[in-house]
Amino acid sequence: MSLPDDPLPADLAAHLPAPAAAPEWLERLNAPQREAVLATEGPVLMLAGAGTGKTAALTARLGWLVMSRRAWPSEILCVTFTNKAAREMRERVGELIGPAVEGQNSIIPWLGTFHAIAARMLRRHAELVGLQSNYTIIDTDDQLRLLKQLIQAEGVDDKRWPPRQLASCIDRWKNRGLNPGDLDAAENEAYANGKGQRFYQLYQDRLKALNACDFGDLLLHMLNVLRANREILEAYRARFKYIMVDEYQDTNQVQYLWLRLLAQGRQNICVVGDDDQSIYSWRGAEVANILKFEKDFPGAKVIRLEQNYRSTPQILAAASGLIGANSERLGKTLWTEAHAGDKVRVIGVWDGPEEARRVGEEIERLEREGARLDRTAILVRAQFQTRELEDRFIQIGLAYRIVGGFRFYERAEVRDALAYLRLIAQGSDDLAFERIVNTPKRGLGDKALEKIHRHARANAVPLLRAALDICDTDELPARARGTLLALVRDFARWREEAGRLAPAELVRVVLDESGYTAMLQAERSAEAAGRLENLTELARAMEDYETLGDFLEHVSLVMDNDANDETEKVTIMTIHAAKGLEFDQVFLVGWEEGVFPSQRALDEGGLSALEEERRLAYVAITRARRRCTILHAANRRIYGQWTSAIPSRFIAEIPEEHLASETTLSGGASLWRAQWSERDDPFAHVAREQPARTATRGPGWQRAAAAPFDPAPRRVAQSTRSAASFAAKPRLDLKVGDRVFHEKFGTGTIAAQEGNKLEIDFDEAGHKRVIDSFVRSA
DNA sequence: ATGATACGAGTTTTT
DNA sequence: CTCGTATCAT
Repeated sequence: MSLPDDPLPADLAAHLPAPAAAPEWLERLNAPQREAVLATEGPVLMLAGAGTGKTAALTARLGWLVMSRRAWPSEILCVTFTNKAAREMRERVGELIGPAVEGQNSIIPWLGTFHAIAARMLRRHAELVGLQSNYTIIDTDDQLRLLKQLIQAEGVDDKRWPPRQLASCIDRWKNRGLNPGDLDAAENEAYANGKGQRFYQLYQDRLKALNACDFGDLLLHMLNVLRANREILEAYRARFKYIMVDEYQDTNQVQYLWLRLLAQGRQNICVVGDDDQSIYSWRGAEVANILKFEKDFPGAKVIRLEQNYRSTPQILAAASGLIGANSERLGKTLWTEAHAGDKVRVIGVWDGPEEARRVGEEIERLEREGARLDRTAILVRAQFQTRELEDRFIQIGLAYRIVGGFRFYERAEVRDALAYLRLIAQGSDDLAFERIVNTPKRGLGDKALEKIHRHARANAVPLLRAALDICDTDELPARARGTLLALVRDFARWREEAGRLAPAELVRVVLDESGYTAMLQAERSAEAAGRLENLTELARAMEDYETLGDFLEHVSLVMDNDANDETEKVTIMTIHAAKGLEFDQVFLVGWEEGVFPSQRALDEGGLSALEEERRLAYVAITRARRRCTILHAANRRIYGQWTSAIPSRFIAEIPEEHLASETTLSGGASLWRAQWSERDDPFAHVAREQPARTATRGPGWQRAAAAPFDPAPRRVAQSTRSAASFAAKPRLDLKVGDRVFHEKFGTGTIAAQEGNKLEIDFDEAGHKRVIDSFVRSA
C-alpha cells in the first residue's frame, strides 16, 4: 500500500537555510521550551501550564523538525482541536520557516483539527466503509431530523425518547470508538428500553444510503479503516515520521486510539497539554489519556513548562491555591518574573442586577484609567448569565460583544443558503431538499412533501427528481404543482449557472431568485437585518473558493465566525470559550454555589464533576494578565424565581493572602467565609437556617441550592447612573414620537428623551432604556 | 397551510 | 422567566 503523494514543496530544500545553524528564534525560548523543541525523537509529554508559551514551543518544534531536515512538512502530523488553533499554528510556523517557502498555500499539509485530518484521510478510503469519496458531512441539525424520522418510522414515542437523547448516545458511542456491534447490554438499554443498538445501526445504514457521515463518523470510520487494513496503517505510519498533538487533555477515546495506532512504531509522538485545564469531559474528553501517557509510551520524556508569561504573581498564586484542592494531578508549579500586582478582588453584592451594575462601573473606571475595553473580559459559567450584563451595558452604553451561542454556519439562514447550494451541487441531497422546499414559504407544506416522499420511495429516486415527476401527475393541487415546478426549474437553471458563475456570485443569485432575500427584507426586525448581514458575509467568505464543490467540502469543517470587530468592545463569554485566551482585566461573575459550581455538577457528577468545575475556575482566573475580579451575589433570580445564594466554595479555596474582599452587604465577606470553614458540606447551614422553606416549584436543582427568597430584593438603591453618560447632551435629531432602529431591539417609537438616554417602545422587544448613540432614525 | 396558543424544558461546545 | 416545539384552530 502506498499513499497518493502530497504535493511536496519542491523548492523547499533549496530555500531552507543550512540545517546545522540553530535559528535565532530557538535561542529566544526558555530552557524547558527549548528542550521540548530539541527532544525530537521518542515520546514526549509537554505539560504546559496556563500562559507558559505552549504554542510558541509547539510551533518552534514544528519549525525545527523542518529546518533541521528531520522531516518534510508532509511527513509531520500535527493535530489541534479547533480550527482557530490550527490557523494560529500555521501562521506562526509560517513566520519561522515561511520566508523560505513563500507561496505555499499550505506549509504543513497535515496540520489541522482531528476532524479535518480524518475527513481528508477518509476521502481516500471511503469505499472501505461503504461511502463514496464525495460523501457529505452532516451537522447536528440534519442528524436530529434524520434520527427523528427513524424513531417515528419505528413507532417509538419521540416524546418519551427524544431524538436528542439518541443523538447524544450515538455521539458518546462514537467518541468511545464503539461501532453498533460493539455495544454491551447496558449501553443498548440506554435508549428506548434496549433499542439503542438497533437505532444506532439503522442510523448508520441510513447515513450510508445518503452517502453521508456525521462528525463522529469521521474519526470512527477512519479508526475502523486503520484497524482493519494493516497495509494502510503501515503506510500512514511510514509517512508520519513525527506526530504532535495539542490540548492532549481534551482527547477522547476514539482520538486516543487513533493516535496510538499511528504513533506506535516510530513512537515519535509529542503531546502537549495541561491536566488542570481539562474542562471537556462532558463531551467525551478523558483526562486519563494525559495521566496515563507515560504508561502508554514507556520512556516518555516529561517536560514541564512552568514559567508563566501572562499573569501577576498574585493571580497565579490565587489560581494555584485553588487548583491545589484537586486530586490526581500531574502537578506543576507555575512561577513568574512579573511584579506582584494587585490581589484578586472579591466583591459581594446584593443581587444579580447589582452585580451587572458593579461590573459596568468598574469597567468604566478602568477605562478612565486607560484600560482598553478589548483587553477586558467578563467570564460567565453559563450563557444565561450574559443577559443581565447585556441589559445593563445597553442601558449605560458600554460597548460589548457576546462570544458564543450559535456559530456562523449553524445559523438558520446560513444553513438554508447552504441547503440551496448543496442541492444545486448534489440533486440527491434529500436533507437539503426537505429543508428548503418551503423556505421561503411557497405553500408546499406537509401534505405536498409527503406525496413527494411517497413518489420518491416508489421510484427509488431522490426527492428533487420525484418533485419533477410528480408535476406530471395530478396528485398535487394545481397551485402547489405550479410553485413546485417553478422551484424545480429554478434548480435546473441554477445548476447550469453554477458552472459559469463564481460560487459567491451564484449564492447571491440563488438567494435573490428564490425569494429568500425578499422574505428577510419583508420582515423589518433587527434579527432579519442581522440575518441579511450574515448572508452577505457568507457570500464574501465564498469568494475565497474557486468552485462550489471546493466550498461545500470545507464549509462544515472549517467555517467559524471570527467577528472581526472594528470598534473596541468588552467581551462577554463563557469560561469554556475563553480557554486559550488572555485579557488584561477579567471579571468573573456569579461565583455562587449552584451557579458556579453549577448545581448540575453538584447533583449528578460527584467528586469528578466538582473537580472539573474547579479546573474551570482555574482556567477562569488564569485568563487574567493584570487584574482579576470575582463577584458573587446574595440573591439571584433563576427562571423567574428569586433564590438566595451563598458564595462559591471556590472563593474560600483561594488562599486568603491573595484576596482582597469587599461587600456591599452588612456583615461583610468575613461572615460568609466563616460559614465556609465551619463545615465541608456547602448546604449544611442552608438546610439548618431555612428548613421549612424548601421550594415546591421549579427544577430540582434550584431547590437543592437555596430556598426561595421573598420578598423581592430591594436593598440597593436604584439607578446608579453611569458617570460616563451622566451629563451627556441629547441628540438634536431625535425627539419623542420619532421612529428609530436599534441593532438589537429593532424598530420602535421614542417615548421619552432625557440627556442622551432614550426610552423607547420597541415594536417587538417592548419598553427599553437605551443610549441614543445606539439608534438611528428609521 | 398557516397562525395562535399550550406545554415543557432549561450547563458548559467543537467538529 | 423565556425559548422552542407540538398541537390545535382557522
